[in-house]
Amino acid sequence: MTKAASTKARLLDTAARLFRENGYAAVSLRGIAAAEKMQGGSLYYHFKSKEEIIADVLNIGIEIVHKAVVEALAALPASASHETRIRTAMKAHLRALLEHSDYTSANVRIFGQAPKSVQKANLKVRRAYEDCWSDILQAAQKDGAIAQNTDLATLRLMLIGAMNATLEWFDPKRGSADQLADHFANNLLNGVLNKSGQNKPGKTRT
Amino acid sequence: MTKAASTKARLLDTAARLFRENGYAAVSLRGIAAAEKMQGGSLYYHFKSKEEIIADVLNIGIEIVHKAVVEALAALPASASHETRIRTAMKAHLRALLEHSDYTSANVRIFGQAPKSVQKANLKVRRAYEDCWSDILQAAQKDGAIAQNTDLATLRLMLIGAMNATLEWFDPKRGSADQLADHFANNLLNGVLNKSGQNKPGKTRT
DNA sequence: ATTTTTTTCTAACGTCTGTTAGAATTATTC
DNA sequence: GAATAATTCTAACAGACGTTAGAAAAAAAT
Repeated sequence: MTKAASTKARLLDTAARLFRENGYAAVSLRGIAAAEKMQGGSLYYHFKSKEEIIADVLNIGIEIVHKAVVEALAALPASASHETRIRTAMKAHLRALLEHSDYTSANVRIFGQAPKSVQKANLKVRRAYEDCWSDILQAAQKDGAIAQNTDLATLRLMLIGAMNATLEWFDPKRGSADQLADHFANNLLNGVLNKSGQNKPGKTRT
Repeated sequence: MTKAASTKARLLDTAARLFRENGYAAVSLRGIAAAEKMQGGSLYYHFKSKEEIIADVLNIGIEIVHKAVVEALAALPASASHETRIRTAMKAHLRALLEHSDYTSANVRIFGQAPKSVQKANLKVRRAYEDCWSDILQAAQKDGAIAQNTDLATLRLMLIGAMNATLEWFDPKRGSADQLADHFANNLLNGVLNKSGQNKPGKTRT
């Protein structure tokens, strides 16, 4: 690895971390540079613009989580049930988001704040990842594991939305990403209504 | 209503709308003022600072959705099931977020980007709304409508997180907030797994 | 219609941002 | 070790921001 490549990677890592920690507006070029003991103008040797840095962070963020999900699924036996596949994908997503990848976290945190042109440039990799999920859910519905009348686009958005929202409140001291994925999967896959335990208000079930 | 009160309300409405549409960083005092055919410095007659404007928008945003949920529940008959109460609350939340309140939308969109001191000032009303949901879910679990082993804090965060994430992609041309609430409620309350339809991958259910 | 009060405008300030071009320094090559 | 290339520093720019104080205009009161 050349010095330039090494420096560029360091700068991107730092940018991802700062964006994750502080959000979009609070991270300046001077801030990223300072965290690496450099001056703001130096970043222009490595990147064309601030937008290029942001675009890179956003793209890498999706690629990392996509790869994590694909690899987790590939490691499953061919006989794995659709439920297992969904659970596995959820675990992989939440691990990437909450435990392993500043880039993925940064993407979730700042995508909606990035300039429109940068958002647009991120759409291709986003769509690929969305398709990955759609494939998982469609296969399950095709085989009857998910009811035919369930709208899969809505389900996917609900699922990803709920998982990404965890970034705002997840606390590793209160449990791991895996445990959280289990809770979420149980709630969403099995439903939270206790069909046999349904009582009228005011009645305590013994 | 005095002129000052009227102008202040107009400015807040405009601020909420601009924050909702454009996010935090892209909305300046000069921008809010210009939308009302005024100059940026004039806003200091009505507000102490930009932070005060943001704080007001955030607080009103939560108060509106909280009120909507409470009123929708109050309009239910006392005999309404827990499922109905949860569904009703979800509908009210999504209506406020997606159809009625720029303030609520703005809160969801910019809360995470606001200065820490402003976020902190919003916590009281946020906690009150969270407690409202916790009450709904706790009552359901107490009566057995929700299984005892379901972690209600996680469920609440999952539910609110999923609903708030809809702000990024909801399109009224593809269905109403009520329809979306139905989809979400069905998915979460009943679960998406087809228990009797579970098959191995590769098998088509007839 | 005049006076008083309210409301808005305006010029300016200090600070911060992304960016540029060339100088200075560091690293690499011979 | 000298020459060359790579990398970073630096001063500066233009622009944007939130904010302030006092002037000007508008509205309200008499």
